Amino acid sequence: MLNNSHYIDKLRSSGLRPTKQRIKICEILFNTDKTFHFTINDLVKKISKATNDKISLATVYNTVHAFKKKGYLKEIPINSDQSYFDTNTSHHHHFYDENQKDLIDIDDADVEPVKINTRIPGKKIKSVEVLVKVEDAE
Amino acid sequence: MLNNSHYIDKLRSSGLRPTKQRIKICEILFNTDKTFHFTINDLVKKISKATNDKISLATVYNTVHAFKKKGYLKEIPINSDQSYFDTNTSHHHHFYDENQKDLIDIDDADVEPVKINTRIPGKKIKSVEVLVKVEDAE
DNA sequence: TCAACAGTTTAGAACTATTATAATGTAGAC
DNA sequence: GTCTACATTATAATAGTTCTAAACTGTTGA
Ligand SMILES: [Mn+2]
Ligand SMILES: [Mn+2]
Ligand SMILES: [Zn+2]
Ligand SMILES: [Zn+2]
Repeated sequence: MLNNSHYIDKLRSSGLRPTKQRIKICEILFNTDKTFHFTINDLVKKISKATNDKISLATVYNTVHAFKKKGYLKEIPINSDQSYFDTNTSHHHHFYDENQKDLIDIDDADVEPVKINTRIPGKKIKSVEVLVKVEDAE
Repeated sequence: MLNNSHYIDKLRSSGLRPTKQRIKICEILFNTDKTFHFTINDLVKKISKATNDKISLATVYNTVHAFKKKGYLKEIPINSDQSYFDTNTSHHHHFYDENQKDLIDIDDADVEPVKINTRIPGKKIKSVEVLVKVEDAE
């Protein structure tokens, strides 16, 4: 309960009540200078390491979905058995290491603008995302 | 059983026994000039329209996985709650229509080469795939 | 030709990520 | 403090997928 007033304001101004569960999850997700990728399961583990008060699985799901809806998290389409989430909500791209099964950010500035010479009538582009699959060089 | 000898050869030369279930699934997946995207559920429906002999769900899964392993199908990471497969195994990209929840191919020739100005030491690039999310233009 | 065997199919059970339910708890407004 | 809408929770339900183990079948080679 130190500099949590920031999260409390953030939550309240989003129309989300600043409950102790949501504040704790904010601390875990956003109290770091580095962004990261996680599954719900990863997050559950981080929570149980960080606190003695249990947060129910349903609340973890609810909170992640609420944060995604508010734009504080992005969902990454990588794997169909489990959802991956990203605390980096800026427009960026990814390496996917197929050996380590690990996602690594590529800054948008490190990808030259992607030119697509075809359109779909009546549709507008919402985002352009590049996924670079990599593997161990032998 | 007309020009199925092609599939029989293909299967046999891949080390897969040409069973009637596999041949039927080949007909549905590859007996078309157009490639397409499908879920397991889509395929199960196509099968029950195409034949009176049931193919068990386990066989549909087994077959799709076998074909993917042999490179006859690609799996597309559109993080839905189910896996999408693609009969187009060439290197290409996708539009994803968020309103229709529909995948549309982008020919590799319609995407200018993607330049990525960063690398991961010790890793080599396996593929570069672009996903363009689109929505209804208002 | 046909027995033997490995590969394949199958129904159903098991598994796992996720969502729904509905009762209890709590934040914020008045 | 009271009220109410929002939130949390344990648990059940759901749905896609994988596993199991028994029955079946394509292929081999004696
Ligand atoms: Mn290209
Ligand atoms: Mn699932
Ligand atoms: Zn990222
Ligand atoms: Zn495709």
